[in-house]
Amino acid sequence: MATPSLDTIFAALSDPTRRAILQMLLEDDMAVTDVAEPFDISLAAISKHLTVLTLAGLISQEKRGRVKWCKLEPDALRDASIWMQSFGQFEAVNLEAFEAYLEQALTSQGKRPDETAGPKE
Amino acid sequence: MATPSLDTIFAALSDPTRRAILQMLLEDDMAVTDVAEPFDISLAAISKHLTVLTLAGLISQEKRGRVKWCKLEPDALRDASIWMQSFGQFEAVNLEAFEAYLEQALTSQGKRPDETAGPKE
DNA sequence: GCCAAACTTAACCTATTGGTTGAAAGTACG
DNA sequence: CGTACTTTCAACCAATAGGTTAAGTTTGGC
Repeated sequence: MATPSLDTIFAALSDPTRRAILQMLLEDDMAVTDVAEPFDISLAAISKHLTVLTLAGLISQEKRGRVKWCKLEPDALRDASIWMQSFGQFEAVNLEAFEAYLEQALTSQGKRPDETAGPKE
Repeated sequence: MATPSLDTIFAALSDPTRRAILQMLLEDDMAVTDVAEPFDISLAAISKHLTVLTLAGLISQEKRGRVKWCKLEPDALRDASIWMQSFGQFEAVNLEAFEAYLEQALTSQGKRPDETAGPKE
């Protein structure tokens, strides 16, 4: 498939249901029915959302037997993020935050190295 | 204003005209008419796009005299990026860049980084 | 072979989006 | 003061989005 446009990716991300689905798929691959379970909308609606996510390249779907498995595909997400990082100021802000984190991590390192060694998961 | 939702931010980013406007505002603050100049659509349409960007918190607008100046506001963008970073694989990629920056920033700053202090997981 | 399970498709509905044009509002200036 | 400039508002339009229900299509299993 041609790599999806930023238009498509951002549009896909703009819906809370779809973002929630992506979060769920972080944990594990899921069947369509299982994806739909926590939501209050019809299976057909979920099926549409999954199509949107697939067209955006954010997930892939593979049919095994009568079950269609959905899998997270983080590449598209990375494309979107790269676009964001093309913003100078934003990058600056980001790096500032980094520095702040860094400084704090370094200072407190003398005291409690283990607790401050990295970002929380 | 209440901090705009991810819905609003991503929806704002999903339009190519609006992303182009953001790119332009990276260079400098601009008046509405000047923002509109390179585009092939009506001024009213641009005005609407600017409203969308403002509601998303991606830009701010300040009126001085009869000119309304548009200014990039990268905070909302950062929110969106933070959401993205909650995605495991993607985070890994990003943290690599973090580490690289960190190392370079510290060395050029004259600080003494302890090489083991970087975020790593 | 038949029924149920797992999805998708089709037809439909309403609200929103992105665009238009034309008029209005506020402001600078000769 | 009047006029031109900058921007928004209002009314409108076509297309899309997100949802519905009902019917259709594969596939697995008794």
